[in-house]
Amino acid sequence: MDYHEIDKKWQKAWDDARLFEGDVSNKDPYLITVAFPYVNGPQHIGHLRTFGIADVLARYKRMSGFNVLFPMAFHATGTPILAFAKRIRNNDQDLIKDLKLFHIPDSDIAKMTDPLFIADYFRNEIEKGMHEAGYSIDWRRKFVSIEPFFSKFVEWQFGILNSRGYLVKGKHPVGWCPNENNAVGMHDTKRDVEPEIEKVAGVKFKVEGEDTYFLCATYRPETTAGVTNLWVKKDSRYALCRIDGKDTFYVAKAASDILKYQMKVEPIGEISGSDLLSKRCLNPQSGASLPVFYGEFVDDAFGTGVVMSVPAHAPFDYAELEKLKSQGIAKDIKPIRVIEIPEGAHPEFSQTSSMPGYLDAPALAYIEMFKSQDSDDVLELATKQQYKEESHLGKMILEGYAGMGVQEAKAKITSQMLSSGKAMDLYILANSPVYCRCGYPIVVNVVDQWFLNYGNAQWKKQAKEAYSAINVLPEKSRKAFDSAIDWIDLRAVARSQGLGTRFPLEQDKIIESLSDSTIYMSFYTISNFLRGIDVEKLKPELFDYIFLGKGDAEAVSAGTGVGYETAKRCRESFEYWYRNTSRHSGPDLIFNHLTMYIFNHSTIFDKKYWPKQIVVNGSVLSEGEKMSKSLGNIVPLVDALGKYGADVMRTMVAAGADLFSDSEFSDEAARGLDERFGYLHEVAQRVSDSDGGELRHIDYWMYSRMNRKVREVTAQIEKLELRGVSTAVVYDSVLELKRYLSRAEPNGMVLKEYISNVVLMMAPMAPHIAEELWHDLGNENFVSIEKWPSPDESMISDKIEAEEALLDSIISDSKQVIALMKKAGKEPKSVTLIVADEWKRDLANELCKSKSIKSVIERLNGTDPAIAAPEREKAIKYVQQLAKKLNSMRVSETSQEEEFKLLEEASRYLYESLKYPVAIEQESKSKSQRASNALPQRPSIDIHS
RNA sequence: GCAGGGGUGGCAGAGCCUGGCCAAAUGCGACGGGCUUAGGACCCGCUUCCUUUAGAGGAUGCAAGAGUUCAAAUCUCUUCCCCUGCACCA
Repeated sequence: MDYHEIDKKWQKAWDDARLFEGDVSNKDPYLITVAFPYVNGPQHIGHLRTFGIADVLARYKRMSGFNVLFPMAFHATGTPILAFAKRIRNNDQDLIKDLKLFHIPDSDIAKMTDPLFIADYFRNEIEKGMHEAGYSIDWRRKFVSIEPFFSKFVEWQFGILNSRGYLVKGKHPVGWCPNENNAVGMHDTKRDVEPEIEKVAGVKFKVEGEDTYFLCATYRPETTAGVTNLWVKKDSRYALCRIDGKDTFYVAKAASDILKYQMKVEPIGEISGSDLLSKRCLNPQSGASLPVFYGEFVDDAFGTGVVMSVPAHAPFDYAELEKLKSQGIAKDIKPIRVIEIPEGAHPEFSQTSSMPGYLDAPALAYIEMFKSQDSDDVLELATKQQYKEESHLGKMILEGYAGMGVQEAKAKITSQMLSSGKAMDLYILANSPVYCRCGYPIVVNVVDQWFLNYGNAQWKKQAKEAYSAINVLPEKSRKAFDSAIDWIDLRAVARSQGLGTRFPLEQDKIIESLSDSTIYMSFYTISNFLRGIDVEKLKPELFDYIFLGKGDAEAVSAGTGVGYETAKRCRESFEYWYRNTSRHSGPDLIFNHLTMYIFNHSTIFDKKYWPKQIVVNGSVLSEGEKMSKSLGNIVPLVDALGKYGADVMRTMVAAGADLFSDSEFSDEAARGLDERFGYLHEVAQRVSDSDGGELRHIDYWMYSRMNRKVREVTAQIEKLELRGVSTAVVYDSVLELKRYLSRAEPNGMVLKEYISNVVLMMAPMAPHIAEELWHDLGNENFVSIEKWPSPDESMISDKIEAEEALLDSIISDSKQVIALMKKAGKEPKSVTLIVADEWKRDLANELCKSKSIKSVIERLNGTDPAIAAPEREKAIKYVQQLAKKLNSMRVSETSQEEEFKLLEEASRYLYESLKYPVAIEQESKSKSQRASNALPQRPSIDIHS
């Protein structure tokens, strides 16, 4: 098959027939929307999973009688496109190399210093790719999220959110580039590192004899009472500074340069590390007087550059003190335990409490433990291990907190120290250093920010109500939403940079790009009507009318200048399509976009228009790995289409795995699909309209399989279990056809009906090939809008299928016996199959129903005619023989006569499969020695040599 | 750490909700055979171990362990391991 020719041919035919343009009608609506693609890069096949699955649903629903609308738009707001343009301006070779991988010509790359060019370039590229993939999209409604008429819509949305009181102002820590003066997220860092911001406690240690403090950043404020000394860095400069206009502190100079972004830091003086050694300070918890030492491990640019020393609970501190002691310094320092791991609580250190002078799970022991691992980071590992175990298993032994779990104590002690002024909140960049793309190390900045308050109780309640009515596919992702709705809280909503809509409450800010796209799906219902209208006319009252039903078309038309007809049509279109919606996206969007989608819909729209269904799907793997530039395993969409054609690629991507799982993209899988499609094509071309005459057993089998398949596939596709659909439609059908064609001369009618149903069911996944086969079968209309088949339940027969399976087991058993004979040097000449007598069936079925050997034998001994057998002795022996199989036995619905007829009818098939003449006999009439071995559903096999 | 999803034969991947036709579908791979000039095409067989020269029987087995049950890949509990997300970023 020439896939490319077929793809092109049908895509053109669909376009010419305007098959996928959805307009208001009297049929039931079905609006399918996917997370719109971001136009900051070329398309690879990984992008197509969500789109492909949505398209399968769109096509299926269309065939099921719905009026389907599958629109598409493009996302371009935010910073990525600006960053992209900047990298091109800086002649970033990594990026340029990636673009060449996608066959983008140098002349186009050169123009990509312009963000708008980038957006338009990739919008075009993506649109073209989707078209070539055969997605049934109504392209009349497309738009880009940076277009002015869309901004008007977003402004209207934020007006509503503001009127609800959901926009609030507050402070928030963000990753920050001091060089560019801008917030920095993962996409703005070198090697795409996410800046990990952590809140830690800044504990204040009063300097003796001075009105000033040491400030120590710590993850473990609960061990403050165990602090024996402080550490500072040798040869480092320390600053004395006033923080937030209040107390003065000693912190490292380097640290103060970082801290100044999150708090007000006024330098007062400078001092060297060595000058600090002469000072002593007070433990804020115990009041003990503490010395200050040099610590080799101290990093003066991390935290505050002053570190508190807890040798009982921190291996670094312990090891450092041991070192000092060996030099005759710090001789008096003794570790102070505040936590212990109760005896027996620890699987390995059950004896720890007896270890000399130390904590229950001593630092020393951990250091020893990791020494043997030949690691450079012995102390690092030991620290993590001890922290983990103490926070899990440890109990406080500190006065006032004795017996309390460490995590609980940490929370209590922290809040108590904060409220009593013994500590303050600090943020640190846990994975520092992280570098901005510009090359500067990132710091933490606490900025004033506008937030959307998803933590608002009223709003949360409403979102939960909306969510409870949403059908989530797959079912197992439902729980994730429950936690997401509970968890989502303040969300920063405006940025100082980026493309997009200006934030109404602060005009120099841009609305953040996830926040501007929470209800845009509703915009599809009207985008085609609004295009071309002067944006100044798109006033809030217009949207109030369209989306909220406020006022009437006449007044709105008069007030805005938008035509009466247009306004009215928009309102109708929205009301119609938004009754029934399905939203599609990847699992990474559950915790942001999809949850925000639910929140925004619940507060803005009438209940009637709340979301009806959300579908979450996995991604696409290549060579077992997620597609990634660094792995070099990206398959550009154009390459995939060129190599495999649209349908193989579609089927592989959409149906290669179950909904939630990742699907594997491989040549191997492609070849498999290609072979099956080819086979189906071949068979379809051979089908004739000839009347095959009377239906035989194998024809009924084919009908049974076909109708069962229709029933199962319909159930599966409703739940979007596309893996099962493709297996049943593509793979199993081929197996069944092969069997049918080898079993007997095909009946033309049966074959045609079977293939037709297969083609109908493959149409959503492989629409081009389906159209081609559909026309091969003599049809003139589009399969894309043909009616989805429904099963004829009366044709589904377990009995007939079991009987056909019987033939196969007879063949396989016979082959086995023949092989054994040959091995023994005997040459088989013919095969006799002996069908068990009726009384054996009766007894077996009786046994099956009663599940009791005893009662059946009792009845045999009686005079119950229903289970009468010719010879009682033989019958009892037979029953006893069946005893072992009792649990796995099924009631046999096939009579002796039917079984006999089945074998007779299939004798040609049996002969062809076995290559020996086959005779069929009945047990009672057989002279064979083996006749009595016959069981129901298991004829005795007698092979003559 | 918290939250969510997982762990099945050489690999991929069904089965698990609703326990028993499950030594576990299907595909790929490996191996043996047939067809053939040849085969990446097609057909047949085989792919845990042991026993057995008539289609068989037995043992072990679905991350590990324990439990419920006449019966567990499937239900319950514990442990271990893997993946994803944890925010201002699309």
